[in-house]
Amino acid sequence: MNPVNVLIIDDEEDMRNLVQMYLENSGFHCVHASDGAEGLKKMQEQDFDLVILDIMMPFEDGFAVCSKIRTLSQVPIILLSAKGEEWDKVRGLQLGGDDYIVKPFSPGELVARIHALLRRTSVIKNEEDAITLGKINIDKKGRKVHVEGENVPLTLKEFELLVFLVEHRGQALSREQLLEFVWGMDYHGSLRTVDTHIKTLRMKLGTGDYIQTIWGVGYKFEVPAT
Amino acid sequence: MNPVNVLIIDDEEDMRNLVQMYLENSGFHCVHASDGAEGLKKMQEQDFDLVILDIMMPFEDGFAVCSKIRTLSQVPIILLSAKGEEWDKVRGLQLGGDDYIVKPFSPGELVARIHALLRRTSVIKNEEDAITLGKINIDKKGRKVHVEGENVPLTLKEFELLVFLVEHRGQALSREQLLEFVWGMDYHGSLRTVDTHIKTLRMKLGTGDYIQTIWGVGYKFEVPAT
DNA sequence: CTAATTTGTGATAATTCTATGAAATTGAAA
DNA sequence: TTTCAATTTCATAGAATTATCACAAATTAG
Repeated sequence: MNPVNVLIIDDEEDMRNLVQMYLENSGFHCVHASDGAEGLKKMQEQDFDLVILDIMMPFEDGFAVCSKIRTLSQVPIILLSAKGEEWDKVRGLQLGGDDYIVKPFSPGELVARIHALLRRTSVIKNEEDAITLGKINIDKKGRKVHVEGENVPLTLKEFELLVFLVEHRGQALSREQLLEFVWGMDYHGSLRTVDTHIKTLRMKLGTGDYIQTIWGVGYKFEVPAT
Repeated sequence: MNPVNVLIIDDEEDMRNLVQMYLENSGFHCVHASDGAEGLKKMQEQDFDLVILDIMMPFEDGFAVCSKIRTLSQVPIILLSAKGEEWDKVRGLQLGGDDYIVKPFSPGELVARIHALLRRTSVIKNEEDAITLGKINIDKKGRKVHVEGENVPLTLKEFELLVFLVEHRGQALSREQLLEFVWGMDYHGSLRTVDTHIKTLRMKLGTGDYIQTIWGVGYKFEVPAT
């Protein structure tokens, strides 16, 4: 899963940081620009999946920047403005803005709009919240796992390990890989730790042989042939 | 899950059949109309979850039909057009269309847009005034909560926290998320604050175990299985 | 078959996280 | 300003989770 790159163009540093904080919490990667010229320069250096553009800026306003961006790229643009007038909205959309948010906005609204826009422009890969594999059902948002309809409580690490295995099902994963991705790259504990958690996972998932040992390599999740 | 009913209004029979084929493959149920008048008639006979409306039609164009539908209902509308001009897009959206697809479109795009739109509008529909979950009844407009018919006075933060949890029921929410969305994006207080309010909420909601602790993650609202 | 290597297991120590009550602070109403 | 409820912070006990170790079991190679 590659990150979604967002370019934030706003003259106010506080607003840039605020937006960045929200987006990064939602898994986006952000780059700043304090005016249109800088923004356009960054766009030539790097590809972005989304631009968030303030309308009210000194020197060159957002409408002008929006038009210029459109001559370069079809990247989705979200316009920010303190003005709520319909006139501005229409003008922004006519100039190629894809959506329009009026300040002050809630973090939820911003993120929801971004997701909707990316979905519309089909940048984002539709990540599933729930998945069923054999007798196992995993609800990622709800952090619940059911086996044959029965709720099976998993601890934090067990759940994360299972999700990682499932998201890479069919692949043999080394203990080092599992430690790196599930525990974190800064973790340098014993490889035995993985074994222990695999053990309890196997136990909790019941008979089904979902997690296979690849001798000398590591582990692999696979739905056994019926 | 009851089927999603879609009304397709298009003068070209081929296009109606094509769209129908796409949608029925994705589990939607379709009804046809060949012009605006017929479409409006069908809407009076039956409730639809979505309308797909062609803009280019003889007699009465899609914009006119869109406006008329809006006088009847807030049903989500997707506009279809062969014209890609921005002007149309803006006009359609102003007239109450919820999304806009330019022909020719791929089946995948159509279905993805429909799903996105239904998701978006169900969020809006979600802003109901009152909701009952288990023994709990929440009156958002009146800012009142009843448990087993008994009025339970909640303070401001308690109420907002409960509403947010309820609107995201089934999802594990981190303390950071709760602080951001309930307390506001500029709030940077202690995470323990959340714990405290969860505690009083649990106490006031009585036995029922609605708010679960997701160890290492945060909290989750869920109506316990009976 | 035997030795070498890798993996599984259970117990326990160490760590991390949460619940809780009380104190401190804030804020709104009187 | 005073008062009082609401909100936030803080400290800590206790609960839950996790890491590690030692050894048993299993697998592979020679």
